Amino acid sequence: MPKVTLGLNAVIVAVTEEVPRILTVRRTAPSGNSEDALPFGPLEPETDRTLDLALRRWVREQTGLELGYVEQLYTFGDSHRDPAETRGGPRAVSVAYLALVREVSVGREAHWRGWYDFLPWEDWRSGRPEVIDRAIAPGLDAWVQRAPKRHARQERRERADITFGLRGVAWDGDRVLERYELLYEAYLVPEAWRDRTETGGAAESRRPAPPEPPRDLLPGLPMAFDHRRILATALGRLRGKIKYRPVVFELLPPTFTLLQLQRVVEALAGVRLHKQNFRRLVEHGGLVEGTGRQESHTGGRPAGLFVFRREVLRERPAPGVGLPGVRRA
Amino acid sequence: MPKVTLGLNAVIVAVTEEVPRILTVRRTAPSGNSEDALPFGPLEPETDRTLDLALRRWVREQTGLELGYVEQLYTFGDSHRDPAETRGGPRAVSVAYLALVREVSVGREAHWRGWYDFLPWEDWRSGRPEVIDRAIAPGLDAWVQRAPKRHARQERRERADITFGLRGVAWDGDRVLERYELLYEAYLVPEAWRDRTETGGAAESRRPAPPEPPRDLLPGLPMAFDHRRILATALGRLRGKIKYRPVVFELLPPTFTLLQLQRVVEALAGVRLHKQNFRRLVEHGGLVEGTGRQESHTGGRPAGLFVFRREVLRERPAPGVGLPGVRRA
DNA sequence: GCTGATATGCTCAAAATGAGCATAGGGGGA
DNA sequence: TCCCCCTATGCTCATTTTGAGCATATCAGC
Repeated sequence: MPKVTLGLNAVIVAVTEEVPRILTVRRTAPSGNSEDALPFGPLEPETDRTLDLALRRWVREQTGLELGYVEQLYTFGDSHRDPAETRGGPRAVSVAYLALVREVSVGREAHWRGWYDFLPWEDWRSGRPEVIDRAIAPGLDAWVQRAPKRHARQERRERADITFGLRGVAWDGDRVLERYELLYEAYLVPEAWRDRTETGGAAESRRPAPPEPPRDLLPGLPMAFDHRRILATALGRLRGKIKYRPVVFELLPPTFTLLQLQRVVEALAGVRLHKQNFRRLVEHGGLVEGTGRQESHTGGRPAGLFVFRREVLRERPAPGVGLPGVRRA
Repeated sequence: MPKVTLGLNAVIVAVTEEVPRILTVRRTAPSGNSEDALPFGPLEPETDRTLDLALRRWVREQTGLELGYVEQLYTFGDSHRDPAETRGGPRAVSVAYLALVREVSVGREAHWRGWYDFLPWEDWRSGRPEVIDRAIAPGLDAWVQRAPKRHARQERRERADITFGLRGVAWDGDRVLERYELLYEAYLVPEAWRDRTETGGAAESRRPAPPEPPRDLLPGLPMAFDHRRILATALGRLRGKIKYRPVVFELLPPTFTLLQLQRVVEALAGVRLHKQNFRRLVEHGGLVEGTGRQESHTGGRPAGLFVFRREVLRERPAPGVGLPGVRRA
């Protein structure tokens, strides 16, 4: 049987002060520099009955966090994901999980970091992110031009426009992974060079890489291994899911105001929402229920306190907080 | 590092004569009986650069099929999934994939089987499946009653109603996996007893199992290992995905009539759709484009032939064939 | 030229959505 | 104390999107 090692990665998410954050650990790269990585742990085949349980176990052991909502994301097994492999090590395969937590209790070795520090082009809450026009659009233009044939250039143009909403195409918040992968292919993230030099295994290793631009023209902070790709997978999945399953509530205290709820949804979706319509959606949609109590430290008129209304699952097949832009036509 | 073997399973789907089918192989169970299983193959860590490529390689080798659309589904690693494990073998982890194909070219060892032969409660095209009232609802009633406490019974009742659309709750086509898992927990599929006796590892192994009912009171054909669970995962994913991504076209010839398209969507969704509205959806939604040509062997007035319109990806963020019942409120 | 099919166009009411206007009711500072 | 700023909350209105059907078109076969 194949020689393979299996590990688990966790994207542990919390939203505080309207900032979506993920738990990271520091790691020393082969280059000697220190870089951010996702928490990682093994499956103990003897004792862990399921992959989920393995994840919960080592997250507890490493950080003291007791995970609640957990969801499997994706299994990554590309041979160039780990530099150690080309040096004769076994094939590393990792199963990535998404976990949503409320509290921000800090572990010793772990740090909370802003999710959008790594994927800054994804946050449109204060308008179109400047990094798109400053670095990404020009970088993609260059990538389009690098294609040898006219037809290939046209295909690249099309793909760039669709994934990043350029030249009149609407921005699609859910295409997070597609965007990261395009940046990787276009050599607009440092990971693309790193994988190439360390392992010779980058996606288009047979073609010459373009010259490496200065770091400030590359959007976002890099991470170890393929962890930024995992981050993108997680964000895309979560953005899709809040629309048809009431998962946001996993990130909120048991009781909350409607604006708190809205801010968390906005933080994940990366866009601002119309306040009155959002309220109509969650109230008329039966997603929440007033408690009668009030929260008075809002900076304005006191807000009613609400709780998640479980019965909604009985009434509606796909209860979520549907965002604008999902409309057809 | 943990001792683990990694394999890949494929759910290879085609739709012919309005029947969604999957590719299966025969396998001899430990009991000596023959049972259906999903095609399986290893990852060759030395040569397969990615998991996708490994899948494509062994599917080609085993069946001659050249896969087009492929999507990773889920990674299964429960310790009781493989009887060999409790006999001291290594931990088996498998990554399941979904593949959509057009042709029905048969391999030597492989057979096409109706997807709904294994999950008959999922096909509502000719009304509510009789197996629900005959076997499932009574079986779930018994499961509800088996709970020791009143509160637990109420929770089970609620869960049964929501997942199977009982007692006035609407049927949600997407909850395929939840339904299979409930049947498994409630001992309404033979796999539940098999896993228990073979490995002692069934979900609720500490509790006594109910007496095993006759086979015709257990819905659908069983499969080897946890393959029916994989099938349920695949169907649920596919049903969700056709709503917001134009994946149906992977199952159709390049040119097709609108009724053909509708029948394929219905086959996957397991429900009938309103014809005129479906046409309005795909035409006005820009998903398809007329070719000017006609198909005259329809049994009635000749139908226009259409092709998938790629440009829709440029125009709309989430182009799919949205089904009824996804509406809020 | 019927009849039985399916194809295709069009209407209409109900529901959902996107945008705003207007009023309510806190807290803090002049 | 009164005013202002701020958020909460209620409600309107035009537009779009659904869900359901009616009506007509056009083929094959008798």
